[in-house]
Amino acid sequence: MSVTDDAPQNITVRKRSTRDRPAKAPLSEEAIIDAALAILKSEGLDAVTMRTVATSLDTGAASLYVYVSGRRGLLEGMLDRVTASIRLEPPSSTRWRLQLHSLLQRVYQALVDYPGIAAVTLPNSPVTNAILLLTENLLGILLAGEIDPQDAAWGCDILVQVVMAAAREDDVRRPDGRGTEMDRQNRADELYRTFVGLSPLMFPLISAHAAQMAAGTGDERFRFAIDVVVDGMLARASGGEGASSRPTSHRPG
Amino acid sequence: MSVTDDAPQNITVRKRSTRDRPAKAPLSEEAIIDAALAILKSEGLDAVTMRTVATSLDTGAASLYVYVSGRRGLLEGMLDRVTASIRLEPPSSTRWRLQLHSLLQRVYQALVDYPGIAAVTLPNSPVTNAILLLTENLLGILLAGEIDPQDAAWGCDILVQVVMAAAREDDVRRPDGRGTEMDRQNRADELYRTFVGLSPLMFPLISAHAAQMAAGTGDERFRFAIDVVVDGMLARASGGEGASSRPTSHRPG
DNA sequence: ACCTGAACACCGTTCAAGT
DNA sequence: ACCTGAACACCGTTCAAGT
Repeated sequence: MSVTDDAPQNITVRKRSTRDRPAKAPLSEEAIIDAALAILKSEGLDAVTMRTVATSLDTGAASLYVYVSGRRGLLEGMLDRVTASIRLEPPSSTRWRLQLHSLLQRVYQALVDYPGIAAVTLPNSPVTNAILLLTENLLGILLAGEIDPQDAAWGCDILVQVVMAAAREDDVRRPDGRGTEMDRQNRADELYRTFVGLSPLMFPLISAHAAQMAAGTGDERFRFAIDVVVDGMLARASGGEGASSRPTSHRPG
Repeated sequence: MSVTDDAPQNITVRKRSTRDRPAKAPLSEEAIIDAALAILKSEGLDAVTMRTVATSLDTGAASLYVYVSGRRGLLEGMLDRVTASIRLEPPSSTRWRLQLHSLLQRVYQALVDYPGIAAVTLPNSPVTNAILLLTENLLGILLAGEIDPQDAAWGCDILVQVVMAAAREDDVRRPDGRGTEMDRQNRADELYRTFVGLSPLMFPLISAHAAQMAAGTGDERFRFAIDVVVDGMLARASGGEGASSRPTSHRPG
């Protein structure tokens, strides 16, 4: 390598041999994940292949393996990046329920912004920094609500699963990330018709409660799920009659 | 290659024409799903390809397309079959909570018996008969518990999602469907060490509550999630102070 | 020493050419 | 008329051969 080649890129550094192209930014995990997220957003999860990502970076698929461990690792990095983009705010003990809803709403929004990303399941081992920060915030909000620490610890998982399920549900309905209000209404109507049309002999309850089964927007059902989980934990904290016994918290090992 | 090389290895069965073989049962969707489930159980989800399934049925991949709409459709059929195998029992208003736990436990067991099947997400349109029957049973149990009909209707979805999430969690931990108690203990220990080892500055709550975060077996957490959801719905039924308002049930259309 | 073109061992799906 | 071998258009991943 000559001194000239090592010089910073300001002024006109002509690289005659690999000429013309705008200086092709060096590869990095970050650049790869950026490119992959762009493809995910515009073309969907199936379009995110090692080849398409590489091509969009002006290189070959083989070159990606220096920076990511493979397609699996790339998807995990993408999910981590999306998770890291979620705004967190310090828990407030007076507004905690509102904060919980708005935090989970932001998580949901971040996921559906990249249709298909919610289908990525992390192997439990490498808990990423972004997910830990999200969990820390979630745990803080639940504790600010004076929910029992053991319930709060386990509740984080449940709430995350609720959000992931809602996002996945959204993904299968609008695989391209688009979707109108009319689509939603049509779908709800169709679902309702399916339920009322069922044989009352084989499905007495579903057909009798067809309206309730089909009721609500995705958002309403999402909010309901969160409230049910929170109310459930609060009910246990106040030791309601109906509630089953609390699990014993014990140190593993 | 000589003719001898082509002959099967037990004794000398020469494949004269198409006969000799045990009459090759005719293809059907049922037979294809059976074969696919067998491969799923023994080799995992990734091994379920149109080619491997076809080969195990002594035919070519192309022949399967007469009976199933493609790999997607095959997977849906497999999930439906697994769902259909779950034993249902009429709801009892005195034992409803026990029934709920045991029903969901059976759903969970059916799913983890076929590692990977829980990762299959149905496109919402074709609600299968087996899933409708399961939902009918679930709805009946919740109504037997005198849970508000609107809550019960939406609760079915939440509970199904909880089970699916638990089964998926189990799948990523033991991709082959096997797994010992020691594995579980090791994993819990590792998780605990990860949590206590975190910076108390960046993760004050997680590191302070490491024991609770890592506590419990998968089964304990599963039971907890169910109880929380049920307790939440009960709390709303009795109009607890902390509970947020119930959604209004309205007919779509 | 580093990068990558080309190869390998697969996929799901289609369809023309056989029976 | 039906079935299916072979082909098509892809995959993820590896590695020898180039620079």
